[in-house]
Amino acid sequence: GGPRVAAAAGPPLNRAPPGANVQAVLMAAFLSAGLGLPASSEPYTLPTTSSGWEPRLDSPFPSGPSTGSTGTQVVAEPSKQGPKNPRVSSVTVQLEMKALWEEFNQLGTEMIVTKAGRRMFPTFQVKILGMDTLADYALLMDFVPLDDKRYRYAFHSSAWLVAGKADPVTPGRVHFHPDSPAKGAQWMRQIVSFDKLKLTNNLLDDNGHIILNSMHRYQPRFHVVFVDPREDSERHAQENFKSFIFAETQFTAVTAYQNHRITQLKIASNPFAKGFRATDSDSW
Amino acid sequence: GGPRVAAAAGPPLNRAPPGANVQAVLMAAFLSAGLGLPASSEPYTLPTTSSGWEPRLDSPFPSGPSTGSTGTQVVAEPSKQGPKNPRVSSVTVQLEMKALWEEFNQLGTEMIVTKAGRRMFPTFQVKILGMDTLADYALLMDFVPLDDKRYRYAFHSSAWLVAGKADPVTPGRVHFHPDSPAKGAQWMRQIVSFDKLKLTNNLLDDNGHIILNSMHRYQPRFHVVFVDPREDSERHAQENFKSFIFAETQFTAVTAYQNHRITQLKIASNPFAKGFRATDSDSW
DNA sequence: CGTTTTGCACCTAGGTGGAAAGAT
DNA sequence: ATCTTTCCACCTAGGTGCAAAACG
Repeated sequence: GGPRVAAAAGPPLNRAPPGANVQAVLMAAFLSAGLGLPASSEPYTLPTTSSGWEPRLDSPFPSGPSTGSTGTQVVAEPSKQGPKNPRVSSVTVQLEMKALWEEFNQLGTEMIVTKAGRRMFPTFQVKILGMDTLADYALLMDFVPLDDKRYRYAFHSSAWLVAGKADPVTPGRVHFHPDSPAKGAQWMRQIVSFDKLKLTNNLLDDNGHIILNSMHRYQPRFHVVFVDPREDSERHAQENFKSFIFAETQFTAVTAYQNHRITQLKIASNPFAKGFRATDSDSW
Repeated sequence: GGPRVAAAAGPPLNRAPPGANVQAVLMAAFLSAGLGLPASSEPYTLPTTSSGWEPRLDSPFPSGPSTGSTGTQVVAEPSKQGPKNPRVSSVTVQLEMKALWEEFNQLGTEMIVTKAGRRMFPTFQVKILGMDTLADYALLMDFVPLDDKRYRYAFHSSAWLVAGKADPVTPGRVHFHPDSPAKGAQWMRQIVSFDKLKLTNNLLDDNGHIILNSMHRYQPRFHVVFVDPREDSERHAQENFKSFIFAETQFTAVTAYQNHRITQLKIASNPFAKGFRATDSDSW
């Protein structure tokens, strides 16, 4: 493969970006922040204290609760986040293609993982507001297990069933947006797209992709990090980032699609799958 | 078209990069540096004081001298550059694909310009040495007229002829490498490629491309700028950049290829033109 | 007449799900 | 039986020179 960079303080990053050394510092900060990265974490559960939440009756999964709360932007585990630098506390994020995400989530989103790495569809894209236009920020994503279960799909009943306890946790990785670090003004100028992010099931992946277990459920997380210019920035690491979780982006990692309705929705909505669209009327 | 950014102090840049505001400052510095940008300049002539220079006898152009000195890296107009910050004075640059550039230059390189913008081939690529690994640099290119003449190509004699005085100078633009600004370590890690740079003949271009007059000769220039973190960095603008000129990269801008041997060499060496290669033996 | 524009066939480069083969 | 891998036809996206038409 091509040239890559490995951060001194953590696992290999997704690529060699302009501010590689900045990322090493941020990586170290994240690893020590106890935010719940896969490497050191228990499964993530959406906070039950957020207002407006209701259990979904039509959840395709046995344990209904964690599928709920679509459409509400949630700050990850607020109780654990502590005081924040105003440079990040004022930041707001809107999920793009929200309607499409919800359509997938209603069916039970599946994301393909391959040895070489596969992009997500829909692509995780956000609009950002409230940054300090002149300050530097890094944007990144990671993925936390939604539970410690392994699933299988029952084709006859078109439903997901618990198949046992989760496989060993995969190496914890994060994906920095390739433009990181950049000024707040730049991030807010247009939609930020994570279309370079790829998912793999290869535990030995050497391309900096996100490693996931197939047949397991995950919650994508989005992190905004203020790049603190101060000398002792590591000490303020906890104050300098803010995390966002969109429940409607959760998915099951698969090596091949299980639910045919998911396949059809991918074909209908992903331009790269246009070759599989029927020439005339189709059913679903 | 898509979203773009315009620097406050100058013409539109090639794109909206992470450090757009940094670029505005650099742009202002360049415009005031009197380096010989098209907007305010007389034609560029290679310094005749450089050692090892000899006039080329086989120059395809009427005025032989400026075509010479292939293969020698030249610092632009050393007498005008003044004292330099050690962060840039120690920087060295090697032209990639030098043999290919020389092959083209021997025939008289032509570069297509179109309304929508056309990439250069060969692509301008360099290997960089001697940067401060921890300092921030911006890399950019611009193009200066090699003379104030307009040319035409005589097909019967396969030679370029002077067709008159140059057309009015085109709007002066520079192309920042999209990764700018980045650390020295990052720039030196691998070959730096300007494959996003596009040439146009559209005086009203709104895409930040480099605007050139067709049937005129140009010399590409490469600039390394140290991004000075000091408050009064504008005052040190002159000390903080270093320029490089490779004589073998000079070319004539055209809307259609004139010299058939140039066409054949492009087809033979550019992967995107593979469709025009003969299936068996070819002549030249 | 010399030069420029436009549409196009033909490439590179890489993102899709399908189908068959392989693995456990 | 279930899950994974591999190869592939078919797309998107965009970089080529060519040829005919248009321009001035």
